[in-house]
Amino acid sequence: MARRFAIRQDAARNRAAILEAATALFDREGVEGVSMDDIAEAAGVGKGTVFRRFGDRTALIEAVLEPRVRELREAVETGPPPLGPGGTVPAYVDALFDFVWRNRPLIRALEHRGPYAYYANDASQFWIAELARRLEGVDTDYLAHAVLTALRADVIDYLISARGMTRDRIRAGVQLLAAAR
Amino acid sequence: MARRFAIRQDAARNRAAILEAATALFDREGVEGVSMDDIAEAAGVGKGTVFRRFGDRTALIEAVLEPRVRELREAVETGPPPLGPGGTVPAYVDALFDFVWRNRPLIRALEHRGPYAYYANDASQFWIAELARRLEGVDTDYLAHAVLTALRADVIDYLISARGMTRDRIRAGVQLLAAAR
DNA sequence: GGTTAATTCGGACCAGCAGTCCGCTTCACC
DNA sequence: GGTGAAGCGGACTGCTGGTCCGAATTAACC
Repeated sequence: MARRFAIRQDAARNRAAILEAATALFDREGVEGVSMDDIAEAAGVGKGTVFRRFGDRTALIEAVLEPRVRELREAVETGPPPLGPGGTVPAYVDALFDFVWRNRPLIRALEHRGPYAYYANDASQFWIAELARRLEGVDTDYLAHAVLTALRADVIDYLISARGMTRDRIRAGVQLLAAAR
Repeated sequence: MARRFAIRQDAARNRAAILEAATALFDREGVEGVSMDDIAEAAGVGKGTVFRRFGDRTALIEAVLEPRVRELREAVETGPPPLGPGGTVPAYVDALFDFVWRNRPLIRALEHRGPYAYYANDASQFWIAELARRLEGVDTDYLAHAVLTALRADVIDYLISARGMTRDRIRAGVQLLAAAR
């Protein structure tokens, strides 16, 4: 009977290979254009392994996004103001906007999965809670949700590509919402 | 060579049967729980007929929703104030909220299809344009989109069922957004 | 009523994909 | 090395939206 505390080397190697392949493929072909088979093949691994390592497609997408989430989250939790603790609302909202902007494809894919995929997400929970904490007004909890909703990647994409709005215009609009009271 | 201007009787009959079956099934089983085969069977019709009559699933869902859309749209376009022309913003926003509230399942299903299904929709275009017309402030066009986004059925469902907010609280929150400037 | 061509019907069929299953292989601890 | 837990891979399943085409129906015209 062997108790194991370390992850097996092959498992770790495969996990990294899958993550790397998925990141590259998502970036190159767009998230929706890449199937789990594609990823398995690109990683030189069986499909079963992909599911064993990550559980399901949603979790894999989240795993690809995770490093970028963590970066922002650390800046917000322990960085210097105006983004860190005690920082201003506009700085925080802008940072969230830029985060969504940079990661639109992955976030959109996430939004598209499961009923409440966009909010249920750990990261989103954190963004919302922190936003509610910083906001002022009548119902900051509702307002925080509304602002995060306005920051949905599909919304931003739509305003840009179908309505011809500029990035800065949307940014300003979101700031306006965050200042509602 | 026979030129035909009238819709064939059987076609019209089948169309009605499909619409009726779909409405009932969506209502009873939830939209996502009903496949096109289910609908065809319930309507006593082949699947090919369903697709011939409606094109695709999205169009069928829209067709089921259409009568309810038209009702509100007529009230807004030609009814008496405060909902009709020249009416107030709060009345209009409340009416939209109630519309979404009553038709959450169908609207959610629509939101879930295609990239911009929620906005691309004829009805939504109208709601947004009309809202932008009635609003006041810096960027009424952006704000109108933001308010409609806050009225997404999945958002409202989430706030209710996962965050325990009440219907009235959300309603008040949306009104707050609409008053931002 | 009969003819005829356009229209419609229906359900077998197809394609694509997330996720499962299980016999076989590999790892790592003793 | 021996051993058994952990991992592997890829064939397989289940489900669904959408297509296809030979057969059946309809209605304009005679």
